[in-house]
Amino acid sequence: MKPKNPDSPRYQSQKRAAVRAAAAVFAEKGFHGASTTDIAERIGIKQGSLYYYFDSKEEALEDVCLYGLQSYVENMDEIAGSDEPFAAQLLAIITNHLGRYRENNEALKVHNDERLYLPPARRSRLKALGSHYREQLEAIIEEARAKGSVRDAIDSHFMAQSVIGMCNGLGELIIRDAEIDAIGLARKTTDLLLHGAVPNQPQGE
Amino acid sequence: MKPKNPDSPRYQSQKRAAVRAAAAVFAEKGFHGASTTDIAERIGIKQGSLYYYFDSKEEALEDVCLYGLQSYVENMDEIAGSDEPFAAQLLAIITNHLGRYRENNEALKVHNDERLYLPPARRSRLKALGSHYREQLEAIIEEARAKGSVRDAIDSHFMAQSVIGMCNGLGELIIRDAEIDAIGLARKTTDLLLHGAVPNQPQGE
DNA sequence: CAAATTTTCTATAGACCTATAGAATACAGG
DNA sequence: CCTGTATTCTATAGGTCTATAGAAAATTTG
Repeated sequence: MKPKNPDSPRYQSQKRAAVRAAAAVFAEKGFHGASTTDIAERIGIKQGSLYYYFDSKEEALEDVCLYGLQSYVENMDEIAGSDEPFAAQLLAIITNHLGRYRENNEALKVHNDERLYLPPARRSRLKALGSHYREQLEAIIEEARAKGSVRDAIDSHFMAQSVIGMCNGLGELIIRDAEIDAIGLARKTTDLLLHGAVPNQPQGE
Repeated sequence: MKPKNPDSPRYQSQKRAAVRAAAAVFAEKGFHGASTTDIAERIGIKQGSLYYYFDSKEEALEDVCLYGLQSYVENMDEIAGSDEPFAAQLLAIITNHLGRYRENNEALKVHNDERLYLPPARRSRLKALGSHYREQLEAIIEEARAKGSVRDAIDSHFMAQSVIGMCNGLGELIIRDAEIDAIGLARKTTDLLLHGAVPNQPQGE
């Protein structure tokens, strides 16, 4: 039986547990490699009971992806709204991105790796959130360029993609190795992006 | 029946076709989402006949990953052996990486996204190739640092990871949008990594 | 062209998986 | 404590998938 009014505190808490379990299992085995039995067992219920919380396996994937993306995008909004200088904003963005991998790692990884298996209808909200994120980042870079904090030669669309790709690549690292200092990594990444690898010859544009 | 002596030209050519078909299907649907029927149909044979070329679906995945990685690593060796200055080497590496996405895109994507579904025994050769690649890149950066072409503050291990992650992120872009100029993108990426986003104030380390 | 060999086909066993229905249990409010 | 509701369980239908075996077709070789 499906719940009619899913507002009880018990429902809420089990649903959260189910989403997190799905995140862990999808992250480990991939969407198609994971079974609903795997997810159910992880929260101590039987496979069939899971359908009390999800209409389908696909809905579970959608929930996991949204869960992985949401707080992450919210933080971006806050950073974009602030009046910090460009360097500080970029550091905050990268710290947020990498830090999110440390805490919320499974769900974010699932979003990155598995969201394309969702049918377009289920992907639209995710797409909107993701585009919003990228556009905010682009706008920040563009604004910095207008102010002269970023070189004119930099294409903000391309740089936004690079930053996101770089963070996701490093995120894999963070997930694999629990010892890594995500904050320190964020600092180094920002430094590299801002000042480049090469020592300061008067050569930049 | 399995082939005893798979050396006939026909076998070789069908095997290549099978590996490429598997690459395309795995890239589109993921390893677990793809079926052996999908792969077989793509080269115009029946599902069961595929087992003339692979012992198992997992072996097909291993072959695809190796195919995706090989030429790419070979090129790195050539670059690492050359005497070009650091900037030229980095450009060559990134051009190779992004260009490979343009040509060989499915197999390389499959390696990046699906290799973790292989059992450790099947992953070892891939691991060796991948580590070799990263170590070559690290060595190039380290050497440049010793010569003063790269700032002392740069950690070569971290920078190598960043470069690889950035390229893979941009690779997704290249696969999705056939219009993108991979060479131009490589140039921009190299420029960003070398000189950073910020105009040249005397501030770098 | 006949025999031997390689490649593909048909058919299927056996496993697993999603989603549903209805029964059973746990829990909450009166 | 009793009644109604919320949650979980059991059982299963119906589908798909991998891998194998042996027959059939295609190809090569003598």
